[in-house]
Amino acid sequence: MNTAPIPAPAPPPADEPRWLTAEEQRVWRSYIEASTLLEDHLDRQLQRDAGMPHIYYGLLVKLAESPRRRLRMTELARHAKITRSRLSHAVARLEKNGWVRREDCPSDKRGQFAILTEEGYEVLSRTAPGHVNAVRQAVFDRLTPEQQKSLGEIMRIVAEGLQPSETGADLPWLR
Amino acid sequence: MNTAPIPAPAPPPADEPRWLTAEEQRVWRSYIEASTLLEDHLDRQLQRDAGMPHIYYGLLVKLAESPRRRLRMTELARHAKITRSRLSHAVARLEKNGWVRREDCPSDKRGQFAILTEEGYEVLSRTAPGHVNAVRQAVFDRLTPEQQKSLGEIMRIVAEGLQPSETGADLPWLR
DNA sequence: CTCCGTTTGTTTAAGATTCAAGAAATGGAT
DNA sequence: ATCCATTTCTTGAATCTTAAACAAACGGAG
Repeated sequence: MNTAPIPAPAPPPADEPRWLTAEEQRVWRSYIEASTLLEDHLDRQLQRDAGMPHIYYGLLVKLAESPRRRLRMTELARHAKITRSRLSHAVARLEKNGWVRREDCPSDKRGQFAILTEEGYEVLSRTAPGHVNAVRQAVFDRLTPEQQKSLGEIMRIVAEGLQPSETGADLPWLR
Repeated sequence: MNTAPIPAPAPPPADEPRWLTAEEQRVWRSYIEASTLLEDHLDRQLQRDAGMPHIYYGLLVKLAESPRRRLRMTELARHAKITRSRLSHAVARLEKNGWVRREDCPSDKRGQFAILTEEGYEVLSRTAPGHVNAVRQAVFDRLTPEQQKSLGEIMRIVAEGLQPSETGADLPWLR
């Protein structure tokens, strides 16, 4: 491919940074503004109604969805897309609240399970409707079905590209 | 409207929370994952290459784009979608780095200008190409033109809905 | 002019996140 | 069996963010 004798339509980028076009800049600004506002909005909503930031709430949700309401620390971190360090601190806090407890992993002495407590489950049940409502109001109620679908595809692609988990391809073995 | 004798297709929601459908959940999860990973990725990139987190970088950009490279604190906060408190702390730090300085507003003794210094401008020039590159690589290079356009529209809508600046409509005056 | 609700910006303390470092266990390879 | 690179998870310090409280200046109503 690309062997046809078509003259390059633009000079080779050389060292010039490829700046964003005006339109790309607008898109990017919109993304930054929306994600900043949204994160902020949901953090505030959950801090007020559930006494925890959005990401902590997400951790409880992951646990609630898991078999036996438990997950190894590393797994939970992977699901939630955060570092283990951050998770350690977060779970320490959630433990202090009585919403999560830890348990040793029998098969691997290094391992720890984070387990959603009954209390944690109740906080979740009590606050989930309000949170869903906030998400709906901020996002889904404002978008057409096509836009929702599009958003899903786009974000899936972006997330995919940033996963540390290169699934086999282009592993830099031997360089 | 809605006076036609069509039987309601679904029972009135009563108090039942309107949960997200399975598809909506997938979209929402993708959004959360992508935005978490992206924010993290850019924070790391800029911390490494420019010695500041993404949002601080954004503040310098806003200043650079402004007439006389300055902005009142409140204006800057509004542009960047952050609280004045957060901005106060951020500018204090940027000032310590020599990238921003403050100046009193002559016409309003309460006011302060945040001003991009020459040094700040240089940091920006030096690090902008790498940052643009990171954004491109993570987002624009992976999306079709249609998806880029769609992303812009969607985020514009979401941001719009979260702006504190309700432009006139439905102000709850007298209640 | 004075009063008083609002706006502007900062400060403090508490909480959250990052980064680097490190302890403990694992699982091969020798 | 022993070595050792890797994985798992935690810790402490520095940094960043939030929430609430505050002082100072503003500006319109009376």
